[in-house]
Amino acid sequence: MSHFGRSGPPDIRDTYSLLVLNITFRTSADDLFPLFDKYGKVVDIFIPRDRRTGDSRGFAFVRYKYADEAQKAVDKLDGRNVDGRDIMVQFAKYGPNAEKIHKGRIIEKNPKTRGRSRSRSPYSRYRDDYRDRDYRRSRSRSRDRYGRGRYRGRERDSYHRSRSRSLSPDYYRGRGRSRYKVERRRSRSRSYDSASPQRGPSPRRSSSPRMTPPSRGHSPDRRKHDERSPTPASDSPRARPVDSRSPSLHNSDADD
DNA sequence: GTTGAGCGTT
Repeated sequence: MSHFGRSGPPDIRDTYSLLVLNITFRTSADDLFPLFDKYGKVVDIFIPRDRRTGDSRGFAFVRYKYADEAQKAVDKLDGRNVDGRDIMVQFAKYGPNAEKIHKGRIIEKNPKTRGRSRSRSPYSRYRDDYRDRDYRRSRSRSRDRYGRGRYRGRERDSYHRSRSRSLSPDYYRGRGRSRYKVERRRSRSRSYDSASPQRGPSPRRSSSPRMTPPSRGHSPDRRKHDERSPTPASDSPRARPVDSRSPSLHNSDADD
């Protein structure tokens, strides 16, 4: 009971991993467990989610203890309607470390870090994965939603959006962890409410959303006068900005 | 509140 979504994989010595695709973004491991456990001994279920938003990516990894059971689950649960959508169950092709996997079972060591995994620390690996995996794909969200024809020009408008990426206020929408343990099954029903959606991070001082004001008529060297600094924050010590909110970063579901 | 190709966890 030391690692439940906090440490790496428990044990994948002789376990077979199944990849479940096409699942809904609201489907959790708890919903897939009774489905996969009926066809075999499910060791563990893992659903990768985004680091920034925390939402499920739409696929899960079901780890079986035997291959015959996994194969049966693939044949039975493959195409099954879950949560209103048909899922696709298939054997995992790559392992957590990008190892070669055959029928969900690891048959080869790390092909990529073959001979160099000794110099690299286990922690450095995650750092590379983040910008090589998460930041690479644009999350199918803002793809067709916003007309892309607007950017048909050049990267000219690309550097304009150097603005700080808006971080979603709701990091974790109160959704349970994507990790499910058979032994850890609790009778308590998952409560989606009581998440205190304290949304409203809009500060009082609304800075100009437009970084390129049409003040083109003004010359940049005109500020030679006693013009006030563009940074009123440090201008008047009296008007102190009250942006130092309580940095309460308590994780409610950390010890749960 | 939205989305939908794919391969994973401190």
